[in-house]
Amino acid sequence: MTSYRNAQPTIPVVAVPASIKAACSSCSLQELCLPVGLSPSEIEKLDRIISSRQATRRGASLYRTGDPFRNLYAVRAGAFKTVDLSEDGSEKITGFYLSGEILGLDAISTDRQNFSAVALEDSEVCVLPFERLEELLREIPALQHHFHKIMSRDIMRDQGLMLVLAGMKADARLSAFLIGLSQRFANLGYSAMRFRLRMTREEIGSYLGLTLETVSRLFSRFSGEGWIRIDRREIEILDFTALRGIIEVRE
Amino acid sequence: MTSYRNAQPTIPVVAVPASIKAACSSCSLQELCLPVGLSPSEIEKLDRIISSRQATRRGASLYRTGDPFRNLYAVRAGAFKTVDLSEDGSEKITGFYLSGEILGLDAISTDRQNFSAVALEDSEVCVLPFERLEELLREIPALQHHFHKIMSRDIMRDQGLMLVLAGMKADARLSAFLIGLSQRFANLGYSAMRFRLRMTREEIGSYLGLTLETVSRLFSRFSGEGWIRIDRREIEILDFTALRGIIEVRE
DNA sequence: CGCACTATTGAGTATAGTCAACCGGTGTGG
DNA sequence: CCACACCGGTTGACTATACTCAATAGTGCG
Repeated sequence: MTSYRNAQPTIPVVAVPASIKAACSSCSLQELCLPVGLSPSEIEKLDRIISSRQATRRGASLYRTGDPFRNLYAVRAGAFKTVDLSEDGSEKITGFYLSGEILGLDAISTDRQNFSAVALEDSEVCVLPFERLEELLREIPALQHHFHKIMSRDIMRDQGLMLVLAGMKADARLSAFLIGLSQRFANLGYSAMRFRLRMTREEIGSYLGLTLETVSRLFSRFSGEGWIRIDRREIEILDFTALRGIIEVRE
Repeated sequence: MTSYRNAQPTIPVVAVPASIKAACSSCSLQELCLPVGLSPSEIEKLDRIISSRQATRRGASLYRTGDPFRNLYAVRAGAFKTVDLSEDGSEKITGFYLSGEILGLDAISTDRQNFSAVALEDSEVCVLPFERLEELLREIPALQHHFHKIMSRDIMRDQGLMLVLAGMKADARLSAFLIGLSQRFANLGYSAMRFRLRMTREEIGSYLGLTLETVSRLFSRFSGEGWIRIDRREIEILDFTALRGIIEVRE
């Protein structure tokens, strides 16, 4: 029986038996995740520091605001949202994370988790003990540089969202969101034109600074224009160019 | 005569003579910048890789969108804005940078500058060749960890702004902006209650997703409520608690 | 089967944007 | 040295966009 890392009574986190150890060398996300550009022997070293995999059920927290920071998490399967919970109970979503993306980078600066990570569906992550990762970065320049690129990409992405939030109207925000998701799914090898939203209208609204009603109305409008087809969370993009079009007219 | 690093005909960048080489060991920002927590001999090593200092006049660009990425820049004196210029000429501001803060972190991921950095006043930066910095990070664990903290802090800060932009009304946005600036000036050893805005109303508006008129009206309102006193760009915070108060009521 | 959750749609409203006039300071050229 | 233009800022009137409140319906789970 494996130990339940970080498990707290209220968090139904399911540990994966140690025998099914994480292994970058046999992972299909190799080319999207940390190991990008490493030699087999280097990937071997990376494998050795990844302590375990960890499953998180839909709706459960991988970590919570205030938890001490020790690990980064690479999403292996599923999807997460990170949420900022204020005292009064209202929650704001700061990000969505899909396979191959790294969770917890913001916590390095504070030594504690600043947000809570909640699984949007049954998910699994690889646990990366950060201290040991830093050691490895010192040994493997290619890994070091790639890690810096990953952090940098996070900064870029956040600044991109800032531009969207600060400069675009509701329809352009939603359009940018759909295009971004589409690209990320395409990167993962899924269809860019047809995918399943992992989140509710309310969660999209929270992320984009809109109300759920506005998101719903916009989906209806996009649908009416013939730009998308949408049925609950299944979405098909019919006119990519039109979607691109509305984000161009930023003022 | 020193060479003009990165200088392009249209960019009036002024190089500082090599004799006045950058030196962390004698810099007053030591405790805020890269050298935090390093031993004298380690700071010595850092000094050696900093190729030069570089002055940038008010309104001039330190770098521009599309420039190849080679260096990070630590602001030594003055202030910068980073701007995203769209084809039609409109510009959106993605960040403000004060002394001790690092410019260019977003470019690591793309190998090119994603934004342009423009000096808000006559300014000076230390030039940090990134390749050599990465080498040094491999040698000095304390520097490595601190660098990761700096990148992480950038991510945190961006996500904080996302929360502001996505979740707050105009008055709360401006209040959060003032409080943030106040803290940053306090960190630098300046007064937290009284400082000079380095940017125009339009630039603040661009950053916060508001129009310059709204920013102006809000300054007038805050002033009328007795929360601040403001004269052109000189601002004095009279009631910090009241300012904090309006950002609490986030829905 | 019923309840809770998610989503859609409508009606009225508030917040911030747009357009415009005006003011004061600064710098430039006749 | 003064006139003028320009820039940054303030304020007003009107308007549009997205929010709030509310009613209704479809889905899925216990």
